[in-house]
Amino acid sequence: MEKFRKSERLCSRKSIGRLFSGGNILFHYPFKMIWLESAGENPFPARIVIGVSGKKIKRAVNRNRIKRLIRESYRASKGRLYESLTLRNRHIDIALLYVADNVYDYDLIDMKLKELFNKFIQNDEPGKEIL
RNA sequence: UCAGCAGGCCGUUCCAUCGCUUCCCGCUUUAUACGGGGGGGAGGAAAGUCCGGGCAGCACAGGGCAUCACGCUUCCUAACAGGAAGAUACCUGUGAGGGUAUGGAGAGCGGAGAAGAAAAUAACCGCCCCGGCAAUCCGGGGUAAGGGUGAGAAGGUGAGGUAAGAGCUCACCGGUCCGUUUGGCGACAAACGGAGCCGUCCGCCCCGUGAGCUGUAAGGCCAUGUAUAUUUCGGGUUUUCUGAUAAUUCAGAAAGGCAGGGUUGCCCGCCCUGGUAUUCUGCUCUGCAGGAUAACCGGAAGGGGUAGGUCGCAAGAGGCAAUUGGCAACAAUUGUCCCAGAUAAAUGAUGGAAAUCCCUUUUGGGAUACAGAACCCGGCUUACAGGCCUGCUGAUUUU
RNA sequence: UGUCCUGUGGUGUAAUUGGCAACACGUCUGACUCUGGAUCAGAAGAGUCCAGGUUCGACCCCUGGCAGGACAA
Repeated sequence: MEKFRKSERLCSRKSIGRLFSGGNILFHYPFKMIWLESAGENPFPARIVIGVSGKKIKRAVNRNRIKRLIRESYRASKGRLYESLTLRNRHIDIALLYVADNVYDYDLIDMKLKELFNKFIQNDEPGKEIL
């Protein structure tokens, strides 16, 4: 259950380009989430790409650390998101960008990410039929 | 004991649970998909990209000029602007030490703002001589000892000498050059003898050594797709020789011209690639003239698609240990080990111990630097909590 | 990841074989005007991104940092 496989990550250059050019944006500090409905050929309901700006976080050490923290937190808390998506048989691509310009610790990032996903699920449910 | 100098080294460790990446096994399985088991998984600077190589592609007969880099000596090294051991001069620290410079030219040419008389054929003030009857003064000449300017002013001190002075002469001192001897592989050092030869800095200049260009997004293969689409304009189409043949034909070779490219920049020269074909008309028909159209080359106009996989790519100027040679950098021999390989990019999270340091105070609380591989090595430079080892210096105390 | 370039008042630019850091706009003060603009007169504002070195002397030359930017799928 708490695995994080390659097919759960978004690796295609084309898909990422499509995502950034026409994705829906959901903002919850310190994250910016861009998501888009996808074809749905892979076995997992979501594919994710994590980004940290080199403009905001100068040192590569800190950038790597933030990415690892986000990935770890995502791995732990993606269950609820998957549940909500599989219930309605949807597949999405997600880009998760870190927009703060200082480093936070694991507890805060974990909490904020959970809040973000709750927000996403709540926003998604009533608008389901329209989409 | 305190303060410091030089050189070298380390730069957190262990356990549990859950993950990521890569390789192996092939237990399960149609299947190396998913499970399962096992091994490996950031640094001394991985950084800056400042030098030098390896490797790859392209290019390459050669010559001249220019450009750039380096520049005391000997050695080390694959190589270097790196390193080791030394030489000379200057600066700096009480000291252990530290820092900087050093190819050649006694040549020649150019420059040195402002200031100053003058920045190198030196006369502003001063000093001395002569002339203007005399005189504060004016004119001519001599003089580099004194003054002031400047970063720098024609070696320094003393004596002789002189109208006044001056290496003009002499003694001593400093430097330079020449010669000889000794020591050293050498840079150079020391000693002796000789020459009145004597301002500083920079550039041009001369000599030696080195430098082809581009970088793994190099480059190779596979897959997909395809535009060498198409339109238009311009260039372009020779000669000689040899053999065969009925031949104006065919085959081969050479040269020239044309187009493009290369040779780091320029010139000469050279090299590479392409094509050098077909046909019509006229005439004087082994030939000449004119035209047309291809191949090919160049300019302009002119849509889209793919952007994946794999090799390169992890056994190397490799690490570790011992011995030997060397003052050392380093080298040789033997033994032993296999030690990251991602690609929207792995090396992480949580909890608990330990170690070191700090604050408080006996309950504890906090901190652990600088920083993240991207083709690979050798250096340099920069950042860095804390700690260890070796040698040495200064101060104080005790014996 | 690789290859390059730039850094001067608040802003945009000069400074040429190394020799007093200049100009325009802007800012401030005064004059003119009923007031503002325009105009005129005057003033302030930098020590050249930072740290060393060469030199008598450095924006300029050399070395090392820092910051910003460009190009190469």
